[in-house]
Formats: sequence, C-alpha cells, structure tokens
Amino acid sequence: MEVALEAGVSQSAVSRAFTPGASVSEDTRKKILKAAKALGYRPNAIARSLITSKSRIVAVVVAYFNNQFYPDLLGELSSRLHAQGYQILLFTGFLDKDSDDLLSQILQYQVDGIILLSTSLSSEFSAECASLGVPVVLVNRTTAQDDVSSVTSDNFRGGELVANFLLAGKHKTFAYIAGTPNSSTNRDREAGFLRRLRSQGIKDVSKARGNYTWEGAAQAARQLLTNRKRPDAIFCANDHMALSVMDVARFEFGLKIPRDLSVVGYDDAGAARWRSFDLTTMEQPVKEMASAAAQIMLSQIKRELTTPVHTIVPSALIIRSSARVPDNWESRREKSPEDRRRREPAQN
Amino acid sequence: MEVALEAGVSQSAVSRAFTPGASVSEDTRKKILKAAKALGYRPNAIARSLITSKSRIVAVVVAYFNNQFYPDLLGELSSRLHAQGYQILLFTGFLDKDSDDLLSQILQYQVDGIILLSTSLSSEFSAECASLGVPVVLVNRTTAQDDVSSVTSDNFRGGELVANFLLAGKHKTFAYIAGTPNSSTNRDREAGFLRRLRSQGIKDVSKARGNYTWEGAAQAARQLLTNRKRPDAIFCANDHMALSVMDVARFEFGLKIPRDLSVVGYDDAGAARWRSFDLTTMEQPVKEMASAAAQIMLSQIKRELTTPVHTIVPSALIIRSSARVPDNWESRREKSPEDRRRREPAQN
DNA sequence: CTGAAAGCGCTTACAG
DNA sequence: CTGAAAGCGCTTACAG
Repeated sequence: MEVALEAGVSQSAVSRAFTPGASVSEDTRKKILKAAKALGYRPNAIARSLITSKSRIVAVVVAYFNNQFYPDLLGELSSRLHAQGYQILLFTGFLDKDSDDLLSQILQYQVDGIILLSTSLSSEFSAECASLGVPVVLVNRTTAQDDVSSVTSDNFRGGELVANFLLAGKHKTFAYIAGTPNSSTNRDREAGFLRRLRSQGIKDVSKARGNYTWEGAAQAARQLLTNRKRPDAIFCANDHMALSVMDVARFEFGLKIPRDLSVVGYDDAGAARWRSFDLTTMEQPVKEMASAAAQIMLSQIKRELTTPVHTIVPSALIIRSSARVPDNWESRREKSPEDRRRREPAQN
Repeated sequence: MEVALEAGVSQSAVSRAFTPGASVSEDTRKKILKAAKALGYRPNAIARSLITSKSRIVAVVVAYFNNQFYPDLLGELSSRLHAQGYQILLFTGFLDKDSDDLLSQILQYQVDGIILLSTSLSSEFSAECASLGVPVVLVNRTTAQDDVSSVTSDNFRGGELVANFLLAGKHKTFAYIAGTPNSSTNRDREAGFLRRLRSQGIKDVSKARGNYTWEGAAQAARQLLTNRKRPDAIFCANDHMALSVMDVARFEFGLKIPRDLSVVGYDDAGAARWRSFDLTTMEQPVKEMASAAAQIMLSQIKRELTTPVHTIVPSALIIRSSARVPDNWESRREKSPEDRRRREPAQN
C-alpha cells in the first residue's frame, strides 16, 4: 500500500485512519490523510467487504416502473439506506414472477440483505436466504408461509373501506379490476371488497383482469363498460389501472365521472393527485412503508431482529372527486383548504 | 474452499469450472458442479472483483424520479446492462447538483463505470475519473468542456422545431417555462426556441422558471397566465412541467386547450400519451438513448473506445392535441389509426 | 497508539 | 487438462 510508505506508517495505521472510531493518534491520522490526498487514495470497499464479510450493499428488486408508486418507493428507500451507509444494487423487471434465478445472481455479490418490491420468491429460496443469514424484506407483498418479513398496508381492510364508501354512495352495480391474480395485495383487496359487498347482499360483482398494466386495465374497462349491465362503480386494484379506466370511460365511452361512473384506486400515487384525475383512492403511505422496510432490514442485518416481522402501516381512504361522495359524508368533511385531501381513517 | 475438497480437486479447478470458456474437462466440471450444489456453493463475486479488478458493477446516478422519463430510462438501462452481465449500483436524488461527494463514495466500490442521468459533475471530478480509467457517460446532459461522453437528443433543434410548429399555428404570444437554469438541456431547448422566434421578428417572449418540478411549473403557469399579455402558446422544458401547466390552465383558469392555450412539452414520457393530456411534445426516445448509453459504456469499459463520444439520437415532434395544429400541417398527416402519433422528423 | 502477520475467497501465470 | 503458489487490498487479533 503506497499510502503507508508515503506517510511512513504501517498498513494497519492507514486502515485505522479510515475507520471511524479506531485508535489512531491525531498526528498519524493527519499524516495519512495528507498522503492519501496527495496520491488520490480511497479505501477499496470491495477488499473491505471481503475481509469483513459485510458488503454494506442491499439488493433492491423492483417489479416494474410504470406505476409511479414504485419509483417513489425506490427513491425513499434509497435515501434511507444511503443515510445509513448502505448502497443499493438494483434489479428490475420482475412483476410477480418468481425471481429465483435472479436471486442466485444477487447472492454472488454477497449483499447484506434483499428488499423485494412487489416481487414474489419461492419458499425454497427464502429458506436458502435464511440459512445463509441474508435478511429478506417484502414490500407490498406477503408470502403464504409468512416466513419472511413484510411491509404492507391493510389491504383487506382497504378493500372493505372502498366497498363501504361506494355502498354509502348508493351505487348499484359494482365491478372489480384485478391486478396479477397471484399477488397477495390483489387477493386481499379483492377479498375485502367482495366480503363487504356480500355482507350487504350484493353477490353479483363483475370482474376483469388488468394485471396492473395500463393496457390491461383499458381492455378490462372496455369489457366492463360494454356489459349489458354496466357498472356504476369500479374498484381498481391500483391507481395506475384506475387512471387508465378513467381515460377509457371519458374518451371512449363519453362518460362523466363521477356522474355516470365512480372509479376508485389504490396507492395514492403520482397522477392520482393531479386535478385532471383527482382520484379517490386508498393511500399507501410511501414514506412510512419505505421507512419501515429500511428499519426492519437494518435491524435484521445487525441481528437485533431475527424473526420475520409483518408490519402493516396504517392508511386511509383519500376522498377526491372520481367517485360519488355520499351525502352524509359531506357533512363530516372540514372546510379547510386541505378539504380535497380529507382522510377517512382506516382505524375506525 | 470446501467445494474443492468435496469434489477432490484443486481450488483452481473449481474456479475454472465457474469460468465460462476455461479449460476443464467435462468430467471434473460435472463433479464440481455437483459438489457445489450439494454444499450450496456460489462463487463470491466480491473476491473475484478484488483479484480481477473488474467489479462488473456500473453506478447509475438518477437525478429524481417524479418525471416518468427517468424511471423509464433507468428500466431500459437496467435490462441492457444486466443482459451484458453488469450490475447496477443505484444513486438517486441529485437533480443538477454537483454530485462530487457522492462520486467519491461510488469510486470506493470500484465500479467499472458511471452513468449519470441528468446530473452534472465538476470538471475536477471528470478528470479524476479519467485518470482512474473509470468511464463516465452523461445521459440527457452535456458538459461545457465536452470531456466526458454524452447521449442526448438534439435539444437546440428540438426547440426550433417547437417554435416552427407554434409559428405555423399562428400563435401570437409565446412563453417559455424553464427547467433548472444550469442544465444543458434547458439551455439548448430555450436557445433553439428563442432563436427561431427571433428570426421571425418575435423578441418578446415571456419566461418563468419551473425547475423541472410540478409545483414550480404550476407557479410559473399561474404567473404567466395572469400577465396582462397572456400567452397563447407555452413551451415547457419537459413533459412533467407541461402536464402541470395543463392542469393549472384548465382547472384554475378555466381555459380550453388548445382553443385558448397551446402547450408543448419535451420527452414524450408517461402521462403525455394519456388521452387526458394528449400532449404535443418533442420525443426523447428512451430505448435508443438507453441503448446508446449502455453501448458507449461497455465499449469504454472494454477499452474499445477511449475518447469521449457525443451521441445525439434523432427524435421527432409528436403532434397530438394540446397545441393548435396548423391548417397546412393537417393535409400532410396520414389517415391511419396511428394518426395521433404522427411524427414530424427532426432531420428535415 | 502502533506494527507484523495472517487471512478473506478468489484468479492466473507457471509447470507439468 | 490440472495443481501449487502467489497475490488482489483490505481488517483484525496479538504483542509491544
């Protein structure tokens, strides 16, 4: 190591000069830092990883980017992880596909942990990660076995809240546009929605599959809106699809929203907040979810936490103008400028 | 190395079994692979990096994610880099900030290259990367010194094309909403736009700054639209701002687009294509730009390319309905279903 | 506080 | 085709 020579000290001293909290005198540290600057030296994080067997790298797998919810989540996650001195190794393009071959690649890089955004993994793989001691956190998904940590909102309750709201709005004909059928979020949202409707005696809910995509949702909407019994309320498994449905309803069917059709989404992401859409939707609080995921990941890396935890972040129905607002609901709303953002707490 | 013992071979043999193209007999390779599977062995990419001094990691720095152009670009870049066996170390949150302290962090991880999306870097830093032999590619930005490779569209020409189109549409009062003033793209788009207008005797173009943000553009729009001389054409330095302007114009000022106001953007990204906006805009072809950036990066890593190259990808004006279409323009348009997507080539 | 030495898990000439 | 040996750039007990 040239820097050691230049500064006239040992390699150990150089190492300690760059390790916060290591025992070096101010004198030698100064000398070393000066030599390092002169030589353009920077510690090699790769070599450090090899010896410490800690890479300070977390792999983040993102399903896809079209839905603004994911870039937002990734951005929040990134700033939190970086703040703790962790780097992100990014993988993308795995929407509810088993990402096993990918995960094998990831493990070669000796990552300290893996965060999966809307991506599933096989139980064999989660077992392997467990045996290797590599923590895994699922965001916006759960596994059937609950054997890896997860961060979600209360999707079942969310589905119920949407049903409540639409029922109170005196809608008559309900439809659901599904995401990918094997995703836990889709399953839970649908189950909550349908259960509440059924409990009110409504069994006949039409359904179409949009697979969380723009075009898929557009097709689904076309199909539902040409039904002999056209729905007057459509609940979409995410915002991205809900926006697509609004586009189709307005521009292809000439419908007025919410007069002719109410549309409700899930996420409160991106364009849902824009005036052109002003979507009524179940929020998924990005900051809280990212923060919970980062925190779980870090405490698992530090072995402060060794069993899987399942965090359900509280969320609320954000009432805007894409769905008819029940009369009695109005009276509960405040008259502040924040009016449009009024929340209906999920905890009630 | 346990696998070597298990398979009864040397460490070298194991290494060769996992190196494509290395000289091992089928027999020993089989034996090794079997032993590896039994032990759950995977080569350690970190150790490999250390000895080969190639990490097969490319750092990607993304300015921000609100503008759908960036997630799209990142996704394309990711799939191309992964296809070539490279991993991505992600950094985000650096919109036209000097990212120097960050870059110092990046270099500790011995990345094989750095791709910057809409992020600037100091000339000292680019010099340092050059001396270290770490290739840098700028996407959607150029540097004043042209000392690092870049991939952009022809922003100056784009600005001119927009001016042409708006002039042909017989607009009278023009405005420009700027991005961050120090970004090369903003500078070039504005310069092209203004030059063409000036050449037609129009010197009085009002201007406001949106800094590429939603709220910034909304404020800029409010200011411009309350001017005593309200513009009938606004050119925005990107789509994200243009969408915000449309929201403000329609919902706060009750304007009809394009009857009362024409809005033109830049990127052809995300919601610009949705029917609710149907934005006329200069495209920036994401796939082509990502592909060019990946290609330059790879050939620089392989030292096939050692001087900076500046790729300008061809792009076109995408004519939709957010800006008044000149009469004579109509006659040139095809009657196909692709009509709405008709391009006006930049090369003419 | 400081240094010499061992070792992290690989790859790669060099011999055979 | 195969193995023994050296070495990549660090960290970390262990002595002093």
